[in-house]
Amino acid sequence: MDTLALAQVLSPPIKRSLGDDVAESLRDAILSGQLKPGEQLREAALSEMLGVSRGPVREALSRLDREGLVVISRTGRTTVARLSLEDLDEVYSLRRTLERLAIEYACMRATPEDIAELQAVVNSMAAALKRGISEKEGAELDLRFHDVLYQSSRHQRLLDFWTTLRSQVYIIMLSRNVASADFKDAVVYGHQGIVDAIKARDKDQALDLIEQHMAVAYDLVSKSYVQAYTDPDRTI
Amino acid sequence: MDTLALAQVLSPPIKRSLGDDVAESLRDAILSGQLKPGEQLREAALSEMLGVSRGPVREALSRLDREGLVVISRTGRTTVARLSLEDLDEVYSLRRTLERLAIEYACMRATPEDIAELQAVVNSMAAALKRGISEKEGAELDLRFHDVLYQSSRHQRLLDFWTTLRSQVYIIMLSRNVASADFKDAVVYGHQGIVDAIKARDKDQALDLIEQHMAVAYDLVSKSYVQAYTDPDRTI
DNA sequence: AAACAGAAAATTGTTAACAGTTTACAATTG
DNA sequence: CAATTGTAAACTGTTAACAATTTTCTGTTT
Repeated sequence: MDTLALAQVLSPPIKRSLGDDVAESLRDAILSGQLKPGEQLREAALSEMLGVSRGPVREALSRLDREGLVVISRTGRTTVARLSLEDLDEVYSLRRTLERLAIEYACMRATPEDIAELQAVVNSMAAALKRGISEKEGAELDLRFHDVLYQSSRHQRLLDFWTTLRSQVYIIMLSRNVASADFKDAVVYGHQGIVDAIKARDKDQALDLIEQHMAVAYDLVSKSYVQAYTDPDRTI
Repeated sequence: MDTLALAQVLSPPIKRSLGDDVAESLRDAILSGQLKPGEQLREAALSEMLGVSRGPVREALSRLDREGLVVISRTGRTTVARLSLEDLDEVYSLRRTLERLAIEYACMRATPEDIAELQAVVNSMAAALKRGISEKEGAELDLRFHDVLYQSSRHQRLLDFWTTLRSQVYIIMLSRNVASADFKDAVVYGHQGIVDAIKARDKDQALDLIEQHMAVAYDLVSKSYVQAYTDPDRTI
């Protein structure tokens, strides 16, 4: 194997900074509820706890701020974000808008491999549903489908925007208290339709379906959104 | 004057960190062409030049990276961003999508004060055009209109997204070489129509108009986009 | 010459200390 | 006892030095 062919197979190992690690740790802690909405995050305490200096912690907090998982006040105090109903509306309206664009581009650009991967995600969710599945697993498989959709759009900036919105969508998914089996079935059904439309390169159809999909999701979420992220005493 | 009344008049001074200042300086330097596409930005050199330590410089570079004005490579090297035609497509497709959402929300939420401000921006651009106006002034007035539009939408996350896209739109506007008087007139005409539609709370009409406005802008830009930001030797 | 290896220089990543600001608390006053 | 002021503690902002990595240079080999 010559060096050119090697280069195509061996991509350079992705360099991770301590800031990346810290951001991941904190993100997990927030999404799993170990860090509760409203809780204050102190740089010194975090850096000690994680065994790094304040620099990387600062960088991580700044990133989480961008992702909407924490709020940095004007005086520099950082707290875990609390999502109000108004925030929920913002997140979902933006999401709807981004998904439409993703669909448009995916219809034009998705490769057969992309479509196969989309189908694989739908299949694994269908299989998971049959054997029974936790709230968390459901949310993650749902998000996974949309991740692949954005990937398929081959639109770097769109993917970046989705990445900044993604965690908040995840929080909202987890905090809805009525993700019924019916709803999960509807998700699989919805996803399958979208895959079919993309495969057929039928943009209008795909747009209709994603619009429906988003409407259903928002409807459910806004009705059932427990104020877990607004009530400071609630422990989820 | 009691303290309550005072509080309404005296807002706390916005705290600016050195990172804010550095980001602003660098942004200006990039947008004005003093820092050219592809040029490498070294933390030590910048910190010395600006009289601050590397910390704030780092923070600023990270912010500009988010805004798409610089690119931070996997090995940490930072260069001034170069916008390809593909990037131009990404920026404008995303912009079109965000503007549609802004219009939707502005139609619902714009206050009479918002509408008056939109009208004021249109008027000042019309006036400026009559007396003659530079490329730069034209772009800035154009952007100003859209800034106010996003403000009027009362949608914080949407405004944040626009903020991260804004600088790239500005670069693209400046690098088109045929911003004819005709086009500038078309901009004023387009903006006026949008203001009227928002005033009438006519969402469908406003959406049609913004769609046209974006199509015209993209069409012009993509045709005339000089490769200033892709050709390293070009000095704009 | 082109390719390579190793050393030196340049550059970013990280840390720890210092400076400035904000918050919490206790003492004081009306 | 509520409101206010002064003070100490806590915390973030910034800096400068050190560590690790990447790039550049130079000499060597084929």
